[in-house]
Amino acid sequence: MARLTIYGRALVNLSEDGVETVLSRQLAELAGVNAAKVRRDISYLGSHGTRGVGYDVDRLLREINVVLGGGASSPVVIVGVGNLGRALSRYDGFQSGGFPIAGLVDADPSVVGRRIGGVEVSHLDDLDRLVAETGCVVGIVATPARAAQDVVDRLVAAGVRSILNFAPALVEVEAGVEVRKVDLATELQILRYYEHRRSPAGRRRRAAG
Amino acid sequence: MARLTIYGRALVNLSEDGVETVLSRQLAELAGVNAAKVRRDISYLGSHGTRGVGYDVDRLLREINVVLGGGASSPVVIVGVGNLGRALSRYDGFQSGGFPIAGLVDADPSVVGRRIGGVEVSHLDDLDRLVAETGCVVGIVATPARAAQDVVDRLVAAGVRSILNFAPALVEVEAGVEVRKVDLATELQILRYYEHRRSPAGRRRRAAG
DNA sequence: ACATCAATGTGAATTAGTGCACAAGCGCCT
DNA sequence: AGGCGCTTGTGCACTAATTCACATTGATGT
Repeated sequence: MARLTIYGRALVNLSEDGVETVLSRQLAELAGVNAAKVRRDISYLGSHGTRGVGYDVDRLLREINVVLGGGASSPVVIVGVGNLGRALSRYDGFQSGGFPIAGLVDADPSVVGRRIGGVEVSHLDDLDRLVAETGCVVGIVATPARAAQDVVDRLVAAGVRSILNFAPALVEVEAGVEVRKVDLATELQILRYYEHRRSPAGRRRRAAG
Repeated sequence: MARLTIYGRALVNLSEDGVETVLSRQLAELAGVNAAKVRRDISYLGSHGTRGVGYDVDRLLREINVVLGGGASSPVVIVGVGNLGRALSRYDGFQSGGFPIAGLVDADPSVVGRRIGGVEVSHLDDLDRLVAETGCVVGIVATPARAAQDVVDRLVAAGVRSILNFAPALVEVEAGVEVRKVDLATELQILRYYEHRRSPAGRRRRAAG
């Protein structure tokens, strides 16, 4: 569940603030969800709070981290060093989140060899070797839509089983490979949809048509 | 619905390929969903396909664009010119998606005045003026978590009603303001969760514990 | 003109998700 | 020790989402 990561973040903050115990109600407030949902989510962990008292912040955080595969560092390889790829490779949230950028890859020979954010760009054909050498477990696809499926196939062939896809394209993978999609264009369009829905212009157009 | 944007993209591709008619089954395949769902989604548009034939690609595309507020250009302002903000401001997907970057804003005086991707960075205190002058309708929050709520409040005060939040923080807004969250850290952690679930190491640890 | 075919649009069934409400359990106070 | 107050864990009802399955309807060919 995506909500577990939200709880985790809230718990980290609480822990840093020296809070030792948290109620489902408080955690719900922090996560922006219903308290019953928090309790049910946590109950799936097999964890146990203390009735009448709440949850031990550090213990709960530890249990969530175990489920989420917490401590481990998971090196990532970014495929596609175009506009978005470069942007992502300069973003240090990967590093600080425990996802160090182990490699950059592109199909364009003119960018291969260049260094971005301290990492040299390899050629797409060297993906297998790069993944094997660096032990990458996560692939990030930041290519144009038309290249996405090919890149994903190559990543899977190289042994990567977790993929974050920024390309605005649907990709197919064999069972056992997990793909998550981050689609900025879609997010923006949805915002525009609400904008449009609110604006009188939209209604006027309908009335006039 | 987020799916409408997916259909829209698929339809654009079909239209460019010269396809004139599409079946719900084909569109479902392209969008990775169930055919009945496609038909129900489309039926909400009030649109009508032709029984026995399918949907007219261009007509359907036009109807979806109308609902999504298609043609319009929606200038955006990016708040926070740190690592992620710079990354986003260099990404040309905004421009090409009809979301030109009308302004960059930061609270740090040392970056104010600098130009990034051809746009000058303004100070956070000038947000009101900037929004008013450029007619921004979308705000993009790329600040650290702790600053997010304040920035969102300022955006709302300046009249922005659509916000895309990249900060790993939950923000509260009054009714009528739409906030969407893009959370890279969460996406990566979810990938790690599946990774962890697959890996024998996780099971071994549990068995040993 | 009419029968036939094919795919839509949608009622109904199913499934997943959410939230209420309360019994069960734990700590604290007397 | 025993009762009280508070919060968890969860049965149950309710809502939303998905999917099935088929009657409906437009196009097409004879």
